Amino acid sequence: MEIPSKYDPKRVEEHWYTYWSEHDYFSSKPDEREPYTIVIPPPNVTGVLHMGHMLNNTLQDVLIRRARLLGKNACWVPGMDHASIATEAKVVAKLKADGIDKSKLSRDEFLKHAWDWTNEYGGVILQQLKKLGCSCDWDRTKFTMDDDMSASVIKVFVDLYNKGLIYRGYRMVNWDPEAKTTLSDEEVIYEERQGNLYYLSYAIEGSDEKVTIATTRPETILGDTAICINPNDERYHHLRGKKAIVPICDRVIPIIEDEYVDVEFGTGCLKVTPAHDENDKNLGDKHNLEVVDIFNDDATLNSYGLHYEGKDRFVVRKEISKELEEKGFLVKTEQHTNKVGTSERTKVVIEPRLSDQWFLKMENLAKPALESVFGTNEINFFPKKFENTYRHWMEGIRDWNISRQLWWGHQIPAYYYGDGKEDFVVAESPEEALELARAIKPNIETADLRQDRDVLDTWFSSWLWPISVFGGILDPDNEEVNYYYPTNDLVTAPDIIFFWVARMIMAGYEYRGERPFENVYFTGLVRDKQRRKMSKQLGNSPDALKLIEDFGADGVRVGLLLSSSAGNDIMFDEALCQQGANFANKIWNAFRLVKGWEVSDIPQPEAAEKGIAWYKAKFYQTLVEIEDHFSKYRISDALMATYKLVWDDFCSWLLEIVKPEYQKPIDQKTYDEVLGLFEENLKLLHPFMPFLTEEVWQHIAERTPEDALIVSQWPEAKEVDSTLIVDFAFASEVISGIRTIRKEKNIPQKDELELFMLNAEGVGPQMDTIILKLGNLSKMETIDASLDGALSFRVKSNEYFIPISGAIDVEAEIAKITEELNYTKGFLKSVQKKLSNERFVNNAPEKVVAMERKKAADAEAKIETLEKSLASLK
RNA sequence: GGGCGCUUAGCUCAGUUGGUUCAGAGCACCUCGUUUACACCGAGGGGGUCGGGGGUUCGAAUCCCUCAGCGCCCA
Repeated sequence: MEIPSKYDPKRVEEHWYTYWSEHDYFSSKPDEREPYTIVIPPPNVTGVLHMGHMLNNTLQDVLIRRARLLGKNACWVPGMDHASIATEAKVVAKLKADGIDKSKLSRDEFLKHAWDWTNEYGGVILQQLKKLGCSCDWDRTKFTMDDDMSASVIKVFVDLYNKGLIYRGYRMVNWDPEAKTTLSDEEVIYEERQGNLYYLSYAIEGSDEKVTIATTRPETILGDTAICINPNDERYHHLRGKKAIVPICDRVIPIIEDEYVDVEFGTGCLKVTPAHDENDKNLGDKHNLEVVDIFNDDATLNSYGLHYEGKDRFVVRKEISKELEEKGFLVKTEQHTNKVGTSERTKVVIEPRLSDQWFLKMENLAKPALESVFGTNEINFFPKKFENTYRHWMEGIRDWNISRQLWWGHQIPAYYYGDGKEDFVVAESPEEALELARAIKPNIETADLRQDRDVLDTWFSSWLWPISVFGGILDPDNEEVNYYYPTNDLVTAPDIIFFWVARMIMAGYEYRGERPFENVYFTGLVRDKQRRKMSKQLGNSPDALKLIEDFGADGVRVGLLLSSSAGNDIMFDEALCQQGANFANKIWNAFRLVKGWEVSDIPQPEAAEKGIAWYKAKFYQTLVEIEDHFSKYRISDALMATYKLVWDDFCSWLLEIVKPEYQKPIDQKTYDEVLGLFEENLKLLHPFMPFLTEEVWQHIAERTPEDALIVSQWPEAKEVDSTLIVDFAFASEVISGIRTIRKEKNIPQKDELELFMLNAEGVGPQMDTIILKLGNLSKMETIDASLDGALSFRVKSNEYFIPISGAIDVEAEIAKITEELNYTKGFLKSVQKKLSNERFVNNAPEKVVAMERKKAADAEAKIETLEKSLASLK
């Protein structure tokens, strides 16, 4: 069979993915083996595969495939998140495009549309992950809105409520006027915006006096209920106890005093709008101020906005500043930069707003979660620096606003039996709610109960993810959760450390009394070459599927991993994928070479035997390095070590050593051993490049399904004969020396050379056959004195001579040797200086001093060699 | 404003307890090569006073101080 010289990923990837799926290699059931579990960070149901997903899921697949090869019961649970805001926004937009207005629909009608949408468009991303090679247990695919997942969420809500941890509060929340819902603090992104600082003049009641305040939001003056001055600010003492008149609406408001006011900012005089600013709200509470909310829920002005009613806040800002100017209230405006909160989802400016919301008390939940990372070290973060971020947030944790004014999500299981704010019961079902309500109001009927309209924050379901995917909330003692929980590794991005990671840890301790995972690996953000974050707006994010198309899934996986040390952002460059694809091709061709050999019953050449012995040592030495990298989650280093092992050591050295002469056969023993080593290489490569390796593996031999690479065994560490490695390293320097001379003198590789050696190092002949072969030498001899009329090079204090026909350029040789001599002398001098320093000799550890002495001796020996050579040339 | 972190070759980054593995890797670059696996290749090569300054030490990329620049998180 003719094997093509180019590896073609398209031809093999789908084939092997189907093969793996059909043979159930991805599926996991509890058994006697040690479990290794990862739960996927569930992508949004609306999601489409982007670079971040590719990186994140490649890492998880590497870990899970390695665990599988290590003989563990590897279980990777996939799933999706219902993503209330994002999905609802998409559905609303889709309906709008179809000419349907959400506000005209009933809740049930809307939800039907949302489910239709989910069923039709949702979950594309899971199909895309298959293209990347992700070996998830697809039978376990979960969705946060599945019946059992929803039941888990409701059960937890009721439980936390009954524990007194959930309460209703009238609080200042972050209001997204576009999505018409609240956001948690974590969903608000602060951005610097250029704006104006408006200086407005307020009249003082019953006098001609005026007071000037500065504000960035002139439209909110209609909600002003006080002016505040600092009691220590003598400039305003004359205003004490007086009242001011708000321009335009002519409301009379008190002038209060509080040290909160920053004397330096603006005029040192603050307008207080308790309904629209958190700090003002605090002031208002302290001074019992009236609260005047001037906005509708879409941030247009309500009736308090007077003639601005119905207009948007930003329109009003422009218009009212004009009106204020015309009426003489505007003293001046200044340019001013301030931080404005925006919605993570809709990008609109957040409006601080007072409203009734549900909150979860966090203080006690946070304690064990903090302890697990800083006290007991039950949970480790990689890289460690994120532990600080985590601690900061956990120590200053605020109660979690868990209600959202949306329809798509888990509806809050609170049922109102009366009109009062507190006239509700909390229960898992309407039936239970009725029972509870009847204990208060005996005659009430189901129809009288009204469920809270809000849904829960999306994260209120995903914080249970590692437990709920195994049914551990509804049935806490089931076999699955007992077996798979706690999970092993979590791979996620640092931007959801608070949203998700911290909360999962809290839920883990609250509901299992145990950590949800042992290690958290934080990936970096994928950026472009110019360090810009990849985003749709910039259009700088490559099409993930196109990349797979162009470079193959293996190539893309390698490309992404090569540049992704843990926690560092990745400067993505397609060239990396090209490198990955090149590597795949290299392996493919190495396989073609080996497979193309004709085997014959001939004795094994010594070079091959030595080469194989050396490669085995190198392999197992590298294996230790690779294990070490994995243990520290240095995945890109593990890959690089594997890359160099395969490309440099296996392909460039070993295969060249064992390669038979042109059109000559290879001996059986070498052939078998090389193929065996090839297979060991494939195992190390498999987690990174699953498709290519399985393809080659299956080409090497006929395999039964049980013998597929994906379920083979990871190599076990073995004792390494390190002298082989040292000897080979020396030999490879000799070979390099020969190659350099060939290059300098333009001697083709096919011309044989002779090599003579002054063996000052006393190097043994172990690797001589390898030197003979790779140097293409006709002979190699040890001599006692320098050889005249030959080119020379040195390795340590050994000197090598190659006689060549034709004249030697003596001057050039002298110059070369003199340069080496000068360098070595300088080196010796610096070492001697160190050694003659008494304080060094007395203070440094003996080992270090001994090393320096050895350096000096080596240098002296080399100088002697060089001087002799020089003398013989002159 | 508070906290954390970063600055090493053209680029992306390693460099664990200060001491022959300490100035490294990959890519890129340069030179040569139509050698019988692979030009998606091979062989060879150049390139950094480890951000600046100061200090501790026999010895500093590594520890301390300081300045500059950059990034992230929080308010």
